[in-house]
Amino acid sequence: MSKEFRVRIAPSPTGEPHVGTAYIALFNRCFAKSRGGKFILRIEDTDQGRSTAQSEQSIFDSLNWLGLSWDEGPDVGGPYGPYRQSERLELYKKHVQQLLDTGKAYKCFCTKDDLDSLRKRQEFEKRPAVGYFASDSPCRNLSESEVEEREKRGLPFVVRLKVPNEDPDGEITFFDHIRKKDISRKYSEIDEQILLKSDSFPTYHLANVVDDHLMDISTVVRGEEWIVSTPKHVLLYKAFGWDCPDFYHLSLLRNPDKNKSKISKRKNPVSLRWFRAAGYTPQALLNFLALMGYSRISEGKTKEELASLEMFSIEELIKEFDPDRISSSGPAFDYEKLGVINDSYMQSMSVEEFCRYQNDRLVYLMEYLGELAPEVKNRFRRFDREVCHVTDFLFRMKMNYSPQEFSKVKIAPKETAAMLKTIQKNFKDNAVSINSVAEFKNVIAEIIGNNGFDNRAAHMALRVAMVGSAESLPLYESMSALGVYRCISRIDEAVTFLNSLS
RNA sequence: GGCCCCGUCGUCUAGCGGUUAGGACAUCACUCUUUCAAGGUGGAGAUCACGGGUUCGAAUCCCGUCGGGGUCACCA
Repeated sequence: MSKEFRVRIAPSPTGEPHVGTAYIALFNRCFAKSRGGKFILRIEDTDQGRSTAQSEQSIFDSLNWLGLSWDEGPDVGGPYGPYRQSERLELYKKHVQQLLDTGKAYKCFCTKDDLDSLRKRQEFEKRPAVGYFASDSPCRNLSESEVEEREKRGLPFVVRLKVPNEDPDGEITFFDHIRKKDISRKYSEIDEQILLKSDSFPTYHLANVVDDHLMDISTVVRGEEWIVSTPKHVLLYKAFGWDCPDFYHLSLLRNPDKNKSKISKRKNPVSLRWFRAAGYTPQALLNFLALMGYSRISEGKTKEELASLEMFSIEELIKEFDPDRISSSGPAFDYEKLGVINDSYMQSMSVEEFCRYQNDRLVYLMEYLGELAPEVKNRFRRFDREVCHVTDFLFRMKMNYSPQEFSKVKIAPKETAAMLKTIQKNFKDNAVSINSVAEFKNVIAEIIGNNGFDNRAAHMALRVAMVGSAESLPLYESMSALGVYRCISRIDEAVTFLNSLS
């Protein structure tokens, strides 16, 4: 039988739809379409605690907004369904049993405490690596009767994959098509991965391998963060006696700061909903994302050709897509260049297209704003400006502070800066719990009380720091819409500005 | 820290043994425009992370060092 070219993306429905998901989806889709293959969407909702239906829906919505549609998936169906892992539990159980029967996996009865003390011991012995290795496993060689006895007592267990341990120097190798080289890892450095959790849900590793095989995935295009666990996956394919797909590990999008860490919401907006509400067009975002990992520039082009080579549609990309041209170094996400590309797409629109686009965008923006939407609407006349002007603070990456606005705090810039610093420290200490309008209100009141700040000055300082203006939407709501991490970095920006006023 | 990956202008990149190291964004200057953008022209900006090799010749191949990132969960 001839092998069909099939790729997939497998996001997990937790939290906001991530720009990284779109990045991976883009390359998967281009790859598939350029080969006349299929692009599949599979929902990896094996984390019972964190997966939500709402998050799943916003993955669908965001990807559809971008035009990154899929040929098979939970919503559109397909011949390899179901496409939601929570609906495939029986399949995983069956396959785990197969591994158990063939001695490739075993039941492990170690408790959380056992694992903790194992790690402590490894740290105490100054072992180079900590983890549940074959040599550390008390459960690996349990006799059949011992296992039976424990099960009878109702002890909870997980199922772990056996890593070959006969040859101390043995290693496993796979070929990475982005880096165009073999990547190897020693067996002795691979821990015995949990396949089935004690809630009898599969882990990512098991579900992913089983599904990729069952869904006939020929090519895996995913993020670089999976490179280290790929040997485990290869081991699993081998344990089942299956062929491995081809692996393409895309390098990760990075924060544009000097360290270039993996792009994260702690430092920058990453939600696709944010980009949409901010007024980036799908074509611009896609074009920009493609540029991050793919270059069409090559030798022998004329000057005219070179000038327009960075502006292209996904259709054009598909037409000439060459996976060998995907770059292997981690690109910094340049919000400024995104803006420039977006401008350029705006200019190429007709007036009619522009109106249609902005109308849709306004509707979406209000939905995105949620409880803030009525406030925005109410201020429309008072501000006598565009609605978007009032919400601009949410979408700008760099503030444009003015001394006049900060003068309305009515205390010296230095004092204002110190006050903001204090507030910021409290935000940092409690970041995870500050996630609602009410929380912002409580925390700010508490800080003001504890430090004896002037109530009015503190609020005005925060308002100007957050929005750049003494006139704004309600403060707590604005801060909540911004999210605590962006509030924190905005205070940094404000403090820098205030200190520059001598 | 162990292991893995990556390393060309500030940023995204071209380059695959011989180039004045090319382009794009940002930046600067000039220009066009009744203004502001856009457009046009030009400039500056990279000892190709560093140190050793191999070679007549290295950004390109090899080794080492350094730097950055990723990963070490009953999360994906």
